[in-house]
Formats: sequence, C-alpha cells, structure tokens
Amino acid sequence: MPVVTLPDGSQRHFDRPVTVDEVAASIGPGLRKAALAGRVDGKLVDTSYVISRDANVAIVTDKDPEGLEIIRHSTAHLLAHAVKELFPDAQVTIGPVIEDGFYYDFSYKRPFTPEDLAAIEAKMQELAKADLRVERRVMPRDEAVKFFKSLGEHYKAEIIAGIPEGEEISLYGQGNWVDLCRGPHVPSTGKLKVFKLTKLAGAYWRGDSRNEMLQRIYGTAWADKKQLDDYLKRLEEAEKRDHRRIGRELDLFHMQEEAPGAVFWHPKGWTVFQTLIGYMRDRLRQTGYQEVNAPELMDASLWEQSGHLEKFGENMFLTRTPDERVYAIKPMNCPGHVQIFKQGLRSYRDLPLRFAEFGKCHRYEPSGALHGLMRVRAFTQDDAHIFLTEDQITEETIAVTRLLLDTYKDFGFDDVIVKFADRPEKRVGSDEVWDRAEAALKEAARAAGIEYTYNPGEGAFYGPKLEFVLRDAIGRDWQCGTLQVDFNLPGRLGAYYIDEHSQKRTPVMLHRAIFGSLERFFAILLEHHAGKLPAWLAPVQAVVLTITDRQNDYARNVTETLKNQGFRVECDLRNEKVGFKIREHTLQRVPYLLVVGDKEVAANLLSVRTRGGKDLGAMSVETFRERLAVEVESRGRRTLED
RNA sequence: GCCGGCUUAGCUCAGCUGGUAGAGCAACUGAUUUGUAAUCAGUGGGUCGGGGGUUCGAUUCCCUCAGCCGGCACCA
Repeated sequence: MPVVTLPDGSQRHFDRPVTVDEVAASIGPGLRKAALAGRVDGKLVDTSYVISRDANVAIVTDKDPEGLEIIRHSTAHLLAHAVKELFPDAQVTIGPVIEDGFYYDFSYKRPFTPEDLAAIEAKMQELAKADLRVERRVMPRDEAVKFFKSLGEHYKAEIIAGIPEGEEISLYGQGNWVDLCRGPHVPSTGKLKVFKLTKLAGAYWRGDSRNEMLQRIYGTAWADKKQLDDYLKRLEEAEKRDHRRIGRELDLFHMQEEAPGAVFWHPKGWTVFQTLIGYMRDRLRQTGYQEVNAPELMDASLWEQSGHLEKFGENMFLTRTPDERVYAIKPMNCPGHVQIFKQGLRSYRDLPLRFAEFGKCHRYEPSGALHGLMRVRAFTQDDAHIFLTEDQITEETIAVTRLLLDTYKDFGFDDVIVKFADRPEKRVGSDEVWDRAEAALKEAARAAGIEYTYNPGEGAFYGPKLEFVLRDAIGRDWQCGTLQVDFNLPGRLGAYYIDEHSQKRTPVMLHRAIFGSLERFFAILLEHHAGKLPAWLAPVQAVVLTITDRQNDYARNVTETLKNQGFRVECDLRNEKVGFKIREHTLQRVPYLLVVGDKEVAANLLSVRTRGGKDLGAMSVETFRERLAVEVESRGRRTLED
C-alpha cells in the first residue's frame, strides 16, 4: 500500500504497487506524456519502475537537467540501434553523455563515411518515429557475458566481464536490439525528437593508445528545436571568435607549412605580443623578480641530469653539431635558471631568489596535437623559478597566487578556478619527498585562501602543482597559470646554498608561469574579446580619418601629436568615402575612429566614434589624449565610454 | 603518433560521371572630393599542396609525402 509523496509535499495513496508511469498518470495525462523517468527517493529510475513502498517521487521531464541527460543517453542508444540496423556486423562498445550531447564508439571493418552518417541519422529518425517501447530487464552477470558473446558483441562482453561477479546486469531493449546499460532510459523512442549527428572521429578502445582504434560518432540532442538552434548558434559564435581566423583577418600572424607549429608574427601581432611582455616586466619589477636569459641550446647531458631527456626525449629537438656534440634546444627554462643560481656561492640570506625569463622554448609536439597558437612547437613562456627554503614556501605561494589572480583581472578574467595536481605515475624522487612537497603546497594553498579541486595524477614529474584555469567570455575554460613545488630538480642539478650554520643545503624551487605560453595566452585573449582587444592592448588604438583631402595636413598633425605621446595611431587619407573607411577600420577592430572634416579643422576638434558604433561627439585632441591615457592606464577597466 | 576529412587566385568558395579552370571580395588603373559600416568603370592574377602512376589526355582516378581541420592519445 505505497504512499507517494510528491515534490510539492502532497501525498497520494495507492492500494497496490504502482509504476512511475501510473503515478504520473494519476497527476494528469499531460504529465504522463511528458514523463521521461522518475526520481524515487533520490534515485533516477525508468517510468516502468515499480514503487511498492512509501516513497518520495518526482516525475522527470525534459524540463529537468536530468531529463535532458536521459534524452541524450537514450539518443546514444538510438544511434547504436540505427548503426546495428544498417551495419549488422558492427560491434557496439560504449556511448556516454557528454557536454551538449553524446557519442557512441563502434568497431567496424571499414571506416564510416559522412554519407553513412547521413544514412544513420535518417535511420534514427525512422526508429524514433516508430515510437518503439524501451524495455528493461535484468540478467545475472555470467549469463549476460554469454548472451553478448552469442551476439558477437565481444567488447560488450568484455565490459560486463569486468563487473563484479554475482551482480545483476540490466539490459535495455528497443525493437529487436538490446544493449547493456545502467539506465534509466526514456520509455519509448518517440520521446527523442531533436537530435543531430555532428562528427566522426577515431578513439582508442578504453582510451589507451596501445589499443585498437574504434570509430566514434558524436551527436547532440535537446529537449526542443529552439535549444538545438541556440546550441548551433553558440558553435557559430565560437567559430567567429577562432583566433586563427581573427589572426588572419587582422593581419596579426601567420603559420606556414615549412614551419609547422611555429608562428610568423606580423607587425600588428608583434605589437600586442610586446605589450604583453612589457606589462609583465612591470609586474616583475613590482614583485621582486630579476629577469635573466639562458641559452636556447645546451648540451644534452644537462637534460639527462634533469631527467627531461628520459621522460620527454621523444618530444625534444636535438641537434648534432660538426664537433660531434649533441645539443638539445630547450623545452623549458628551469635547468638554465639552476645554472645561473649555481654561479657563485649562494647564502640563505639571498633567498628567496626569483629568476624570471621570457624564454623561447621548443617542444616536438605530436603532429596531431598542433592547433593554431593554442598548441605550438615554438613558444614563449613567462617563466620564473624561485629558489627558497622549505619554510618560505607558504609565504611565497601567497605572493605568487596574488600576482596571478591580479594579473588575470587586468585582462578581464575574473573567473578563475584552481586545481591541485598531485604525483603522476612517472616521476622522479622518493615517495617521502613527494609527501612533503604535496603537504607543503596544500598548506600554502590553504594559507593563501585558495579553494581548489583535485586533478589526481596530473602533477609534473618533479613535483605537485596548482593549475589556474580561466573562464572566458563564452564560458570556456583555459588552463594558463601554474605553480609547482619542486624538491627534486635543484638536487639533481647540484644546486645548493649555505645556511646559517655554514652547511650546504639544497634549495626548494617553485616553478611558476602566469600567461603560460604567451602564444596561447594571446589566442585566448583574441577569442575572449572576439578580436576587440581593449585599447591598451590593441595594435592600433585609433585611426584618424579624413572626409576630403582638404583635411590632410590637420589629420597628419593630429596623428603625429598622438604618436609622440606614445599612442599607436594611424591616419587614413585615402580618397574614399567616410562610410567606407569606417567600415574597414571597424572590421579591423580599431577601438577609436577619429573623423576630421572641415568643421573639425575649423574648431580644432576630433569627432570620436567607437568600434561599437557609438558616437562620442566632438572633442579636442587634448581631451581625447587624456581620456585614452586614462583608459590605457586602467588596463581597460575604464573606457572612454564610461 | 592514430582514425577520418580537406588542400583550386591574397581571402571565401564553385567546378556533374577525366577533355589543361570560374565567381564574389581584395589588388592594380582611371574617374569621383565624398560627413559616420561597401562610389563607379576598367585591368591583371592560378605549375588546381609536392612527387609518382594509370590514360591519347588528370584539378578530376590510384599510390605516396607534407600541411591543415575535427576527434583520440600526448601535454615537462
């Protein structure tokens, strides 16, 4: 005699066990139709689930986030069903829900083609329209293994064999197709209406590159058409922000075949790049760092000593010189900085010693990993190594995290997530040393007031790290900054200082980067701002444009004046209509357009228009200069419009 | 590195089943002296990613290499 308590607190009494479906029906036919699943005492179940005892019950529909997940999960099943209909000897594997959609991995004798994809999607539509009932049943594990083997589904059988013996396995069937699944699922395929297959890709079985490659089909599914359209619009928006496209359109940089993964910086791009470095140099000066510069090319033995060659040798550029020596092009800066530390005798009084470098590093990244400026083979790190004693770690960590977060604010990133990455499988140093390093970093993070989540096994091979992740304007996350505690490399590379008792001691080293790779940070900035860099970063801050050639002298004068004040200003004297010039420079994302016609010349003024199309009216050159100076000084936290 | 796709003018892209290539924008030349997102007219421009093969003939079919794109794996 179950008593069902609904989310609004109301209760329903039944004189016999009831299904979720029946509960929904008892509330109303509309809800019954909308029901995708149930939540019984907090647990998600199918609508066919039988409630035989008193319970809290909620009906899950496509208005609930769980409902959408169930739709996606069931759509993944629908995909597998369609593939099996069209390609009976394809084998199914796994098909989870992911952000905005789902995928399903198959094993098949030949690759799926884009045409196959269209056919599969059509078959899915057909199966959805047929409104097949989705039925759940259970089976003992060993029986399930046999069952899937008999179907020729060896991957499924392998998955089930990995489930503890004696557990019951749930299977879901629709039409003549059955799959292993935990569920829950929608009650019938007719509930799946808005979906789209998006891409084909390869993926390794169980995510291990030593295993065979399966074929992955990605798809997206939504509760209604509008949500799908919004999603597609979001993809379009991301594409418009693509830094590779903006880089070309704004003439910032290019890459070419002869130098895969390396950047040719054009004048405008390099201007921004240098502005980033200039900004960081100011920061370093304020926070007690000293800039250094170490060789790009050093004997490979140094990298053997550090452990890099062993762990990353495959990913390093090596070069044999005519004198038969093998040199490595530096993939990172730390060993170089340790060499600088080692020159002369260091005293504990010198610590913490902070060496910073805008070091150009080269890494032979796997060809498939290259991606615009985001993943390159030649990049510049805003790297620093801080040599200190163990008991200075906390204080220094507080200072570093403050610098990191403050810097990000200057670039418009207020939303920063921190992750704690602990010891990886492949590492140097004893467990005892790792225990100390991890404990020290945790304590330091606590003292700095940082909340973090765990990223297990993702630390550097020489020490644990804090990872700083930025959230951009369209909600994407980018890992940029890092702070690593290293109890290993200084010792391996023979660094020591003299302590207060005249004893040799090995220092601890903090590795930290704020931008990470400047190339990558540049790309993130472009995408974050959709190319509309704030005035302090924009390669061209303003363009003076004339109406007719009667204003040429005045325009040239204004341009020179502003340039002499340190602003990046150009003038456009071309024999074109203002509308044309405005369009061009707006497309070039120039923050301010300064229009001069006869009126402005007569009154000694500028008419100021923003790239957003806002008319700020006429003002004197001096007024404009002052306001732009304030904007640049405040790093764009204030603009002329404010 | 692995799987799939792509590579045609500076850019974006057409080019059916093999018969040596087109458009728009850009560029260049000329006219126009113009008031807040495209003035008009004319002209030039391509070893169809590289190499090899099949064929009387290859941008088109096959092989191979490279790069790029989307994933996977990797990311000090």
